[in-house]
Amino acid sequence: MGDCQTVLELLKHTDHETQKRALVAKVDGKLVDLKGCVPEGAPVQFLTFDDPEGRAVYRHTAAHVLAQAVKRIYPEAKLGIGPAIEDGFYYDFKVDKPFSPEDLAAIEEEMKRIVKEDLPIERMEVSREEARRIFSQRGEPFKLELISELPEGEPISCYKQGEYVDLCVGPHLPSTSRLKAFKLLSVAGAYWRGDEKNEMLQRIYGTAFETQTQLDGYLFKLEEAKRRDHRRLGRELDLFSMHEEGGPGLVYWHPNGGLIRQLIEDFWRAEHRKRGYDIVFSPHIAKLDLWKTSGHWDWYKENMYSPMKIDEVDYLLKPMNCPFHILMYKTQTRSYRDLPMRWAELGTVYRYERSGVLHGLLRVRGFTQDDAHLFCRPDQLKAEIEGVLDLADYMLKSFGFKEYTLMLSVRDPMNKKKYIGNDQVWEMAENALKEALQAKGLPYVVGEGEAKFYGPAIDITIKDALGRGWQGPTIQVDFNLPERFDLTYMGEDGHLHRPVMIHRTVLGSMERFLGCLIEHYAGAFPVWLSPVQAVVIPVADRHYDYAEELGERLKCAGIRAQVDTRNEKVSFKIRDAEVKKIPYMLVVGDREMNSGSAAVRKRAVGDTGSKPTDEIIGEIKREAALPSSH
RNA sequence: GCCGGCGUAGCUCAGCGGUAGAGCAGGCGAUUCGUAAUCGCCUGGUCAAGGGUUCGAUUCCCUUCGCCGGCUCCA
Repeated sequence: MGDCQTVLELLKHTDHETQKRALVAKVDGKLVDLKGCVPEGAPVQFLTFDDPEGRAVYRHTAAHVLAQAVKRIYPEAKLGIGPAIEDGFYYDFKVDKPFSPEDLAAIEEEMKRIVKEDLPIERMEVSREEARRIFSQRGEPFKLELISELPEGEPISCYKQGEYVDLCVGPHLPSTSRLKAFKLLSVAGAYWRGDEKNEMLQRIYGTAFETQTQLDGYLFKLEEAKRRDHRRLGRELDLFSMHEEGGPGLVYWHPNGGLIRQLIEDFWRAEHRKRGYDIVFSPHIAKLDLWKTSGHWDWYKENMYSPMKIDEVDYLLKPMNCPFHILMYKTQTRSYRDLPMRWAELGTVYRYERSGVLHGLLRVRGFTQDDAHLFCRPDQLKAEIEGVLDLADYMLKSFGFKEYTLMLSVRDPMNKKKYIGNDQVWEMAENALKEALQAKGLPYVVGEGEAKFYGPAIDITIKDALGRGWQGPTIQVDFNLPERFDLTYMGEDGHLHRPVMIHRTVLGSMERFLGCLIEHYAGAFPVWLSPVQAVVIPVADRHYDYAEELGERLKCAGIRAQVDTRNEKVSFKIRDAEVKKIPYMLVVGDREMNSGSAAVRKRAVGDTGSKPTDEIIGEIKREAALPSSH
């Protein structure tokens, strides 16, 4: 170190704004503390809270301050890890008694004290032995475990603020006083290193922002998100329910939700027929032996319900549809000319999900997959995958999901025992998916250990109101089940060949998709999906006949309309329709009755004035068209 | 499944050792009204279930079930 130039010195030559807001620097592409060194002539970039990396450093320091506060109040607490995450940070602790929400308030107070103390944050680079000495002296077993796994030969960095020292690569803010606005949000149990075989630590979640205004804005956003929660909207809009008496994770679709689901399914079916799919139906149960052949009994048992005896034979409720489609495939000798065959089914499956993971419609035990199995020749595989990617993209965009993330889910290289089939077949399948992604130029991440037991997949994640990701569409390439069921087709060469299977969904499941859709639209569905598209609101009862007549005309034109003849004021009915998120409110009084018109009020927009009824019907019909015709 | 929190009327919630209360919703009546809540009356609860402590439990303790936030796991 010694004679090097520090980032802080360089910072002095910048403008006031940068000096005030810089949190960390990027030197030669590497993040460096403001107190760190800059080699002669190296390019330096100052990062603020506006940069994702700057934000992460800020919140990482907040996590350290949290840990320091916890150690002050609970000296016997053992430190786990404490990174910055999207929208905040957390820190894991081993404590004798879990933290209560009241404890959080006290910890937050202590954090404020630490900020006020303006403790300088210092980086120390130490040898492995020195690091061991520091953390065994401080009684931090988890830190020692981490040290023992750090690569040999490289210096180990620690950060120190006041009496607190943490093992950390950094970088960090120069002083605790740089933290301005933060809040602890929740406590939760979390397994050490994310492994349920390890002991459970207590995790404190928090968030931090550059200003109190930003923090308040974020907290407000969280509140807003709660208002879009599909569980709440599902009840308010009378879409669905779930029942303690009926069992957890099982959904009951009410008329409104049922209608939306049916509209989506109709749209889905029509689009599949257009794209060369055939629609099939299969049963809900099958003999245990079938599930042994498919491999489910051995590889998927934890997710399946116990057998039921029928005439002394064991049957299982289906967790997947694939074996059924395979049986149908085998009813004829297939020719290479028949392929590809694309068989789609809205197939209802039942899976055992551990009780703690259930979540409204987004994680349930009985659900309907918009499933399909494509049987094709190996030379058709790539084109078929691309076709499915196109369809998935089209479906998601049709419902307004513009952003989603793609993951190439492959085997866990450390644990190949979890999957059926040999390496060669898996490589072929993975490559086919990878090539299709590359041909489409789609960005993706690789998820090791995310593959299904019978094959790798491209998994598409859509988000709920709180930004939590849920796996929706999935495209899986499978060489294994065709092998296990000895599927064949007669080739051009007169010999039997093995087809390849693609398992896929393009929405995911009706339950999960609708759950996300409700939150996506905050319950205000586009006109084509609104259970009630227009409500006619007569001003007084002398307008009832005219209102009923208008209602009939709307219905004849194929518009889902209601007439609100309740003995209430206009403003009451308007409010009611707005709360129910009905897109069109047609107010009719003397003026409208005498001119054959209605006053059009649009949801969330307000009164748009009177128009002749023919014009109104045309407008609503145009807006109610399916997404495919836009 | 694990950690923590919660469970009172259909919904949102108050109450808390002496056997329950509000608003909304629902029913009845009045009001005939012009763009987000007209007024009045009424109905509605084995306080999640089971067990324990107590003279007495919705309230305290235990168990079970369910829900919520995470972890782990997946459409």
